[in-house]
Amino acid sequence: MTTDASTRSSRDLPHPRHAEIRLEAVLHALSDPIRLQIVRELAVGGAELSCSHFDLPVTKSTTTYHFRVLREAGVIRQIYRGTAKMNGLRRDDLDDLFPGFLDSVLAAAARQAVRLGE
Amino acid sequence: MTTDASTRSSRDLPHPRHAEIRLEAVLHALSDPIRLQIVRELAVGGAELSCSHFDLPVTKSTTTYHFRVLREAGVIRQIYRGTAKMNGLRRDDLDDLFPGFLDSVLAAAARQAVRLGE
DNA sequence: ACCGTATTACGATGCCTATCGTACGAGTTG
DNA sequence: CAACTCGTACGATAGGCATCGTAATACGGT
Repeated sequence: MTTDASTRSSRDLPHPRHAEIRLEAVLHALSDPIRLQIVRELAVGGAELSCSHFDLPVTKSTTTYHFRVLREAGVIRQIYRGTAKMNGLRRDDLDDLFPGFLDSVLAAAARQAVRLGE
Repeated sequence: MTTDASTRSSRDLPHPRHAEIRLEAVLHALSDPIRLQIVRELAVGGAELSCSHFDLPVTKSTTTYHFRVLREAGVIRQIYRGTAKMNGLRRDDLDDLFPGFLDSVLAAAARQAVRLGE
């Protein structure tokens, strides 16, 4: 039989559930400079931002890849809203699983940015 | 009976200086399950432990490799003491550079270990 | 001086990752 | 519908990483 295309639209994105988020995967996701920068920007104001809002030194393909790594690690949540795809931090899940972790990473990144000359 | 501490032999191990420690490198170092476990054991009691004290599911060669990654990221300090090489967390440096970060990682790892059934 | 223990260094290997280009799909707007 | 925008999927690739085995090094005790 043909595959049922109606059950799984190409537009819904698989996220790990709360209990499936692994610390090692989160650490790995944050260890890339570009991804860390994305997370830092998402943390400002806690707003949801579209992918195109970010000005990253890589192509669109690579940007998509980095957002996917963050999503599959459980760091961000991605949903389609019309033509744009909005990205938001999964702060609630992360704070529940790893209390204080995200804030300390963000603080450490901010500190280091200052230390290394913005 | 040559326990001369001032001898600068080929056994000197290069450590990054305080100001050279980078958050991304620390995150990457901690993102490997084996290395995270090493750090967790080192954190217990803050003791210095020899490499051979650890019972890891890899060979000696690979163990050496992981310890080197941790040292070069600035997470641990390694010094020779006779025939053994002792390993200790660089807690002072890490706490100064990234306040609260190490503790939150350790707490998150402990929490996850419990959550996943030790 | 030799032997045993602890650890490293080197070379090889296969997997993982970050990167790109191009072609395509889903919406919005003319 | 057609064009345009935003983002995805797929394939390719170069470099990095975790892993191993073996040979070598350093130290302490016999």
